[in-house]
Amino acid sequence: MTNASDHPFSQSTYGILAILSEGAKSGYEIKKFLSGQELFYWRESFGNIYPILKKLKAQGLVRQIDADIRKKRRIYYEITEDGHAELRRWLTTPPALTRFRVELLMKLRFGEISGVENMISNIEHYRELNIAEIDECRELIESMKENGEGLTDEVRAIAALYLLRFKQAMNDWCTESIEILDRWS
Amino acid sequence: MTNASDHPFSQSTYGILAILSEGAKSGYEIKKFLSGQELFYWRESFGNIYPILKKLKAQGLVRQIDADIRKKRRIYYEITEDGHAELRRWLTTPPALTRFRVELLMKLRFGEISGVENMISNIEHYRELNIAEIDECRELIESMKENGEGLTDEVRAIAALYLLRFKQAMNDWCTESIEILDRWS
DNA sequence: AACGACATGTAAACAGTTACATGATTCA
DNA sequence: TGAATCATGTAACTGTTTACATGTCGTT
Repeated sequence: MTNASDHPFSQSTYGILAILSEGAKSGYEIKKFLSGQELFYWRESFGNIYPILKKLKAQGLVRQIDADIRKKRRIYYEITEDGHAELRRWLTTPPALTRFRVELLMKLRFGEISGVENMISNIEHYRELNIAEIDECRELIESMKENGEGLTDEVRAIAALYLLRFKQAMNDWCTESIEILDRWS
Repeated sequence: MTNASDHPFSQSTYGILAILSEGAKSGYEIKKFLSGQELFYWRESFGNIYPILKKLKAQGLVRQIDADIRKKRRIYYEITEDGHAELRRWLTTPPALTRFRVELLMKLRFGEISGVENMISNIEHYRELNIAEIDECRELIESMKENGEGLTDEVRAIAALYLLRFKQAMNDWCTESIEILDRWS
């Protein structure tokens, strides 16, 4: 995936910078934060996080703070003024539409080779995975209602709603397309 | 993006193999086919296609046929029996859910820095791009109605429906979330 | 002391795009 | 003959994951 716009760093880099804008964190903590259910739309591996932190530091967008104020042998990074400015530039650039590859559609498109039954079962499998995630998503929304009333909480709810709307649409599509394909088997 | 399952080749490789299963094609023709509106869910660059064709040939999944039966100095490839078997293995493996990174959600989540107005304008920008694509999508569906009644035509329609449902859901979400955020500005 | 969880880091591999180089064909 | 387009190819780069190496800390 390329940049589309003229930002000098990768999306991952900006994501990590954004996380650090809420307070100093170590690489390990960033990873944990991104592994939680809240940021379901943004994952990173250690193998990506640590080099990015290094790069951010080298660029002066982030500064290493003397650790061990808190426990463990962690290396904490905090965002600098330059980092803030760069982050703001990113935040105020509206994202382009990302066009992603849809493996299922490809398998359907050339699926005649393996029969309509297989096409249907592929969709059914997809729907099952999807339904499981809709349930998770409802739980996520439920768990959020218990939280505060700040703007950040509201935005968390908006993200969960995004997932719900997407999953619901996919589920509807599965139902419709299975119905259509059933007439061919 | 990793494989999730135990297929020995990349998704791109299977995609190209699938295209060749409908008849011999050159690299250039594959690219053209993938650039058309029908396969909106699958793009490849030349720099990926040609090396993959080479690899497929080396693996015996594809065979180079003596060209110039048709015009131009094109190199045509056709799928072999082994290629067919490998393709069938791929087609009958239900795809996993792909979790993609959502730049817009990230920008919203950390958007307080740049203000609610900016958050709303990011969503609005996204919605505008989206609406334009919904129109394209309707045209796609319209243009398909003129075509035949075969299973492949039906699948084409199903793919277009996928895009439409997705775009509609995203549009609904945009409306909802702008409404919510308007109360904060 | 030894074990498991915590924490950082890196090398290698993978997937893919961009930009360029090269040559063939067509047509004015 | 020159320009445009057709067609193949590759080198360099970007971004990312996987698998591994290393060391630390807390606990038994």
